[in-house]
Amino acid sequence: MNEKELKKYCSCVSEVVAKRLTLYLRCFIQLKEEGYDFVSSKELAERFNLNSDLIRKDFSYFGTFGKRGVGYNIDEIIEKIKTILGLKKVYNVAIAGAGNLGKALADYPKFNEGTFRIVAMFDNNARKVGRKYGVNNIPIFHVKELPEKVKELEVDIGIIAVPARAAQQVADSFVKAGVSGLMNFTPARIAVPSNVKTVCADFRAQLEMLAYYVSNLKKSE
Amino acid sequence: MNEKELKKYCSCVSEVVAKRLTLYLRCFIQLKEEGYDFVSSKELAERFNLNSDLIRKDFSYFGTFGKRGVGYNIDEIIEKIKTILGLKKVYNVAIAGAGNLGKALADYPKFNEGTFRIVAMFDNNARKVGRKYGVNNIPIFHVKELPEKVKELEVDIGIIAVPARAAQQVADSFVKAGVSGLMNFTPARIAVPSNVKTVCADFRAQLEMLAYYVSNLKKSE
DNA sequence: TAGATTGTTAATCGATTAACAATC
DNA sequence: TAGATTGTTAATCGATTAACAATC
Repeated sequence: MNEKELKKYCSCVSEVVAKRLTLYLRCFIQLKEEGYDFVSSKELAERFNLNSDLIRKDFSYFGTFGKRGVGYNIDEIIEKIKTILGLKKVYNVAIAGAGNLGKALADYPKFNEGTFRIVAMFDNNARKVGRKYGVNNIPIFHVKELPEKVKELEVDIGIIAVPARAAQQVADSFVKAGVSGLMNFTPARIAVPSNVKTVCADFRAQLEMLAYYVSNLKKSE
Repeated sequence: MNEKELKKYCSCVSEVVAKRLTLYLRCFIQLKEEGYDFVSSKELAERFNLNSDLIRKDFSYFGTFGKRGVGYNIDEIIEKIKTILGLKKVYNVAIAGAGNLGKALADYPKFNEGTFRIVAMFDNNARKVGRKYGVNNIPIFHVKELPEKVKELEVDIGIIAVPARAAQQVADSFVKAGVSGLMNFTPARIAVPSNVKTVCADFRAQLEMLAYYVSNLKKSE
C-alpha cells in the first residue's frame, strides 16, 4: 500500500516522521545508558547529527513533551515515543524461513525488550519441521501449516525470509491468515491489500544504494 | 553524513531517487525473468504499484532511455540503471562480526551477481578466527587485524554486524583503513567523517516503524 | 529576573503530480 | 497517418527551515 492509500486507513504521520521517531528513540536510549537525565533538542542534534528544529517539529505532531528552558526528560520522552509508536503492546511475530537469516532474526537480541514476541517459524525442510529453535524454543512448523498456525497463535506481523520466488505466496498466506504487517527480506516486490502495511528490508537494495554513493564519492576524489 | 553535506562531495541525486532506482531495477529484473522484452512506464506502475510520472521523471535526471510510443527495452534499461548506480564495478566488502547475522549476509545468494565480493570476515572469538566460512571460503580474521586486512584487501564497503556497543569502534577502524561506505546493522548511531556514506540497516528500527502503522491500522478497524 | 529552550507559525525549499509537445 | 508513450516544463503539494513569542 502506498502512503496515500494508507491515509484512508489511519491518521498516521508520514513515513519520514515515523522513521525519525524510531531514530530519536534509539538516541534517547543511548543517552540514558550513558547516564543522562535531560537533554535539549540542540544537544541531541549536535550529538547525533540531527536537526534540532525538526526534532521539535516532529514531537509537536503528538503533543508537548519538553520543558522550556530545560529540554526533555529522557525517561519520560522514551516512554512517550514508545507509546506513540505503539511499542507498549506486545506483537506476535512469525518468521517464514528457518535458514540463516530466519535464525539470525530469531536470535536477535531480545528484539526490543519483549515488544516483539516471535511465536513461530515456518520452513519446508522436513528435517527442520517439528524441532524447536534457539534459546527461546521457537517451534518450527511446515509452511503448509502457516495459515492455520498464524490464526491460532494470533500473529500480528509476518516476516518473509524465504527465497524470493516464494515471497508472494508466503505473503498471500500471511495476509489471508490475518496479519496486519509484513516485513519482506526478499528482493521480490510483493502485492498486498491496502489494509496491510509492508516494509522492505531487502539488504541488496540498501547495498546498491550505498554503491551509488560510494562510486560517486570515489569519482570526485 | 547528511544529505546536504553529501552534495559537497558528489553530484548525486537525492536519496529518495537513488532508492527508487534500486527498486525499479528489481522490477525490471523480475519482468525480464518473466520473459518480457519491453514495458511502458504505465504498465510498470500498474504492476508494481508505482507512479508512472515519477518513473519517467526519475529517469530524466540521467538521460533518455525509452522509446516514445513503445516504452523501455528491459535489457537495455537494466544495464543503464546498473551503470547509474555504479553496479558495473566490483566492490570488495568485509563483514565485522561472524555471528548468525554475519553468516546470513555472507551466504546471501550471490549478492548481486558478483557486484559485491565478500573478501573477509572479522570476529573476536578465538574459535572462529583462522577458519574459512561457507561455500565461498571467506577467511575469518581477528578484529585486531581489521585495519591491516581492510587495507591489504582493498575493501570498499564495511558491514557492521557486531554487538551495538562495539559498533562505533569497528566503524572507526573501517574508516581509518579507508572504506568509502558502511552498512550498519546495529541500533547504535555511528559518527563518521563526511566523505564516508553510511546506511542504517537496523531491523529493529524498521520493525518499530511497522508497529506504528500496525497499531494505528488496528485502532481504525 | 535573565537566560535558555520549547512549541508553533510563517517562509522556503524540494519533491511529486499534472499536463502536453515531441516523436516513435 | 493515428495512437501511444516518452521526456520535460509548469503547477501543486508537502516537508524542512527560520524565526520568535511563550514560558520554564
